[in-house]
Amino acid sequence: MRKTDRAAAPGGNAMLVLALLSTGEMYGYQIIEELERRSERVFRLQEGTLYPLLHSLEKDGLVTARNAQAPSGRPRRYYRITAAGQRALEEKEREWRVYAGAVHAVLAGCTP
Amino acid sequence: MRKTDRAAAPGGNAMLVLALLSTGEMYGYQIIEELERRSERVFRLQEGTLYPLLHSLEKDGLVTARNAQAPSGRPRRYYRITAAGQRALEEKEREWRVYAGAVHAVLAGCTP
DNA sequence: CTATATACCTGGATTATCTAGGTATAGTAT
DNA sequence: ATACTATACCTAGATAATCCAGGTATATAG
Repeated sequence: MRKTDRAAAPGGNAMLVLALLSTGEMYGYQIIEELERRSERVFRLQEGTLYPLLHSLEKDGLVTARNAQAPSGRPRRYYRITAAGQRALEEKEREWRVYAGAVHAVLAGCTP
Repeated sequence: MRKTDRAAAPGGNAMLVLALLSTGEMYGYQIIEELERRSERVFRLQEGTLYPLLHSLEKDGLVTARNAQAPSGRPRRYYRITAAGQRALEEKEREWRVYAGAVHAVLAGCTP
C-alpha cells in the first residue's frame, strides 16, 4: 500500500483482498488493479505486499488457488475465496466498522 | 492497541494521541484512560505502545513535555501539542478520511 | 529487436505494535 | 505494620505487516 503514505490498516489489506475475491475469482495482478480502480486510486498494493499476503491467505485456508493460462497464453494463478474466507471477511468487516466508528468518535469528540 | 485484536492503523495511534492532546495538556496514563473512555472501550493503548510513541512525537517536535507533581505528590509527565503537531494532526485526519472512505467504497462495491 | 505491459515471485530492511518485564509512590485493606 | 491495588513512568526484545528493490518470463507494440 502506498499513495496516501501510511494511513493504512494492518490486516486491512487481507480484508480488502477477501472482499474483492468475494465478487469472484481473480488473479494477483488483477487484484492490484481492481483495488486501485474501486478505491479511486487511493490504494495501490505493492506486489511485494500482495503476493506474500495471498500465500498466507492460502496457507490459512481462506482462499484456494489454481494455475491457468490467460487467453494470451501467459500463465496466471487464480484465487477463489473459501467458506472460511467468507466468514473471516465478515468478521474483519465487523472489526473494521467497530474500529472506524471508534476513531470517528474520538476525532469528533476532540475536534468538533 | 488491543481489544478488537488488530483492526488498527499504524500511525493511527499517533493521530488519536494528537487529537486528544489538541483538547489540552495530558499525561501518559491519562491519555490511555481518556482514549478508552472516548472510544467506549474499543481502544486500550498498551503502555509499551504509548510511551515510546510519546517519545517519538516529542523527538519530532509534535509535542512538548514537562514534569510536574500530581496533587497526590506522584511525579507526572505532561504533554502538550505544538503548532507543528496541530498541522500534523490535520494532515493525518485528512489521510484517515481518504483511507476510510476508500475502504468503504471497496467494501460497499463488493458486498452490497 | 527493443521497450513496455503483464504476471509472478523473494530476500532483507523498516516500522508499529506487542509482550513482558522493571521501578516507584499513594491509598486501601488486613 | 504489611500487603495489595491502582497509579505512573519506562525499556528491551520479539513479532508481524509492509516496503523496497530486486529477479524471472511472456506477449505485444513500436
